[in-house]
This record gives sequence, C-alpha cells and structure tokens, in this order.
Amino acid sequence: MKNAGVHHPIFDEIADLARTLGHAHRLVLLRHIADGELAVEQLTQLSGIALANTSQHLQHLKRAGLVQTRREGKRVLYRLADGPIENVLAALRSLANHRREQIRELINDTMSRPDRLENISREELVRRMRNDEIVLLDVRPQEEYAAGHLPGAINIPVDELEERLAELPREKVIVAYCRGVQCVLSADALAILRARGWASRRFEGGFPEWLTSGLDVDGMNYESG
Amino acid sequence: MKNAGVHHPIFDEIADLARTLGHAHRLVLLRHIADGELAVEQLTQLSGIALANTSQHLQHLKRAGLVQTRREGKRVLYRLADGPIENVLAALRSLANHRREQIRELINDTMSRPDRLENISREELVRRMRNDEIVLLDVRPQEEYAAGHLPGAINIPVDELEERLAELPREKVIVAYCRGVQCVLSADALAILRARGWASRRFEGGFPEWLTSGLDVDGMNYESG
DNA sequence: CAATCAATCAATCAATACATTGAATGAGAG
DNA sequence: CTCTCATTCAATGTATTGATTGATTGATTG
Repeated sequence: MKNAGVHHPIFDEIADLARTLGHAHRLVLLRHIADGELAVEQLTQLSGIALANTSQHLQHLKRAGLVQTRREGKRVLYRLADGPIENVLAALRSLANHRREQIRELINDTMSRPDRLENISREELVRRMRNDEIVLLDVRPQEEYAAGHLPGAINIPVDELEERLAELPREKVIVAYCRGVQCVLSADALAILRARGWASRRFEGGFPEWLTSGLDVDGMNYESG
Repeated sequence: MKNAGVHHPIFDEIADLARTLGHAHRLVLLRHIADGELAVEQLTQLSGIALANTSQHLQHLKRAGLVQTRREGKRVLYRLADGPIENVLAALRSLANHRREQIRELINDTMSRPDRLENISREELVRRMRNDEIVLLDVRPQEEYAAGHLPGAINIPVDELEERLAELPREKVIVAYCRGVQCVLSADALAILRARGWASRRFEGGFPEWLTSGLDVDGMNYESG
C-alpha cells in the first residue's frame, strides 16, 4: 500500500533545485553573479549579507550546481554554471509577476466599487445629520449655494477647497455634495479631502435629490417654496 | 551598515514560490493536477501520500497561488491556477536534466579511462593464471585460435559469445583477449560480458604480446616453435 | 617565517518545515 | 436529525534550515 507513492527520483532533484532557489539571499547572489564573476567579499558588499553567511549560501548554490568557482590569488571567484539557469529564474520571475498582478487586480476589484463606502444614501445622511455626526460640504459655486442648499451645509467651491481646508473640522465626517449624479465636483472634492486624511463621503444625489425628496432646504429661493 | 542589503521585495516573492516547489510531494501533486482537476483523495491514491499530508501540501500550493479549488458535493477539486506555472516546471525540469547529464558525463570521464580496471597487464595475468583465479577467453575466429592461443584459453568468437555465455563460469574473472591493441574484438566481448554481469577484464596486448614475451602457447603451429 | 587578507569551517541557537495523529467541520444520504 | 464521507484543522515531535560567532585554512606580502 505504501509503494504506490514511489515516484521518479527526478522529483527529488527538481525539489532540491527549487529549494536552493527558495531563499531571497541566494536569489540576490545569483542575480549579481549572473552579471559576471565576482569574489565573495564583493558579493557581501553588493548584497549586504554578512560574510560567513554569504559564503554559506554560495556553497549551497555550488552544491546545487548553479555556480562554479575559480581561485585567483587569495580570492575565490564565483560565476554562473552553464545550463538553463537563467531560464528558470526568468520563468520564476514571470510567474511571480503574474501573481502580483492578480493580487493587484483583486485590490482594484474591491477599490473599483468603493461606492458603498464612498457614497452615502439619503437615508443615512438624514439620520446622521440629526445626530450631528457629519458636516455637510457644498462644493458648488457660491451662486448656486446662495440659491439654495442643504440645511447647515458649508459652501466651499471645489477650486477653493485646497486653501480653505482649515475651515473644516477634523473630528467629524465630511459629506460633500454638488449638482447630482452626473456632476463630478463632489467626487473631486473627495479626492482632495481623502488625500489630506479627512474622513469624507459623498452624497451622490446632490442638491437635486434632496429637493425632489421634499426635504427642507436653506437659501433664499426655497425659503417658502 | 545593514541597509546595504535592502533588495527588491520581488526576491522574497520569488523565493516563496521556489520554496513552494521545493518539495517532491508538492511537485508530484502539481504534476497530477496539471493533467486535470482532481479531488484530494484521488491525489492521495495517485501519489501515495498520506491523506492529511496531501491536504496540507495542497493548501501550501493554494496559498502560493499555484492551484485553485472548487467544491463539488463533498469533494474538493484542485486544479492548476492560471499563469506560467508549467513554464516554471518545465524550466526546472530542464535544468535538472542538464545537471543530471553533467553528472553522467563526469561518471563517464572516470569510466572512459577504466583502462586500469579493464585492462590487465601481462604480469598480473600470468600471476593470476598460476593461481587459477581467472578464465582466459579467446574471442578470435576459431581458425586463429587453432593456430595458437594462450595456455588454457577457451575459444568463443565474439559473434557467438551471446549464445554461448553458459560455457563461462560465473565464479571466476574472465580475461578476454584477441589480436592485440589495435583489435577491438576483446573490447566488444567485455561490453557483452559486463552487461550480463560477469566480472571480466581484457588482456589488451592479446596473442601477439604473449608471443613476443616468449611465453608458452597452446596450439599446433607453435608447439615446437 | 610572521603578518595579513580572503574565504571557509565548526558549533550553536532560534525559527521553520514536515509527518503523523486524532479531533472538527461541511456536505449529503437515509 | 443522525450517520457517513471527504476534507481540513490543531497539536505534537522531529528534522532542517539559516544566522551568528569565533576558529581555521590557503595564499600572499614583507
């Protein structure tokens, strides 16, 4: 029952090779050696690995047949052995890159619908306004703000935002809004706020959604409309 | 002084990958998975690795992003992840083969002058003939044998050797000889004998050297010459 | 030959990796 | 809901691996 697993010894040999490549120090050393014959001490300087440690890793590489040595005076020069060594390294590098890209894509997937965290619904907005948990930021031009805005909203047009950040409290969540879904002003504002470290969200519907919901507004034209 | 060795983190990632490939069991599992989706237990049977152990190695492969899983009923099916995984395996295999060939060549180097062990000097030959330690084998054509041969030699022409091996004792060392240094008959005979497991050597000088040394010969023409 | 330099060896310790065992989970089947 | 099957988890003991230190070898220089 045990002999089912008697596999070709080539697997052991490949595993040995792979294990030899399975240490960053050895990869770094190989990388340098690949550029030309180098003595041990030069390698320690290039790699920053302690002398004795470098020597040990080099011997490991040598045992595995990946490098060869030659003595010149008191120094021992290491060079790449022949054989398709660089192919293996290239293949590994390529696979690592592939993997890294996939991870990057995964991150982007969760970043490309940050809408849930970025956007705030009207319901949540109203609720948190009542609890005084947020600060409303109207980023439309001053004229539009004057014509009507959400209750208690501060007006800082996007192009002035950078210079007037000091007017915003750090301890509350900033909710930016503008003319509505097709308007990018509040999105731009968010980029600025988040870059500066503010906790900030966006009311995507903006002033129009607020209006059509029949909620109270501040501002002259709507005072009694 | 320590920061000289701050290398690109890609080396760590590659090292992780390589270390993942650095175990024969995982290579075997990968090998099977590469042929198509397989459940854990099927893999244990194909590989002969204990169940829990198989599972652990599979998870290792999964963590490294080399395989992916899918549940089907109670079974979990493992398949190769995408990316240039097989390239890496092929490159490693090729490097291992290269290395193996080089080792084979090294062995051949020490085998290609096995003359010391293969050839027997006239002195040693005579001594061991006296001690009855060897069997002399004349591989020349029967006519030449009849015309004269070393004392006690058996005659089996090379082209009959394969069929007549039974005539040779297994417990003694066979010493083959033929027409001399430039004659390959005895070398061919040796190849056959050794392939069949006989302890055998070659008297390279052959019949001519024996003659010129003035030693006794058997056979008509030389009985009194 | 003593002194020096480059590299390796040897010994030690901490950290990891593997195999094995038995328990725990998850999914169907009765 | 219990039972079984496939797989995973958790815990344990052992073996390897890697880093560090200090001693040692080999070759060169004065």
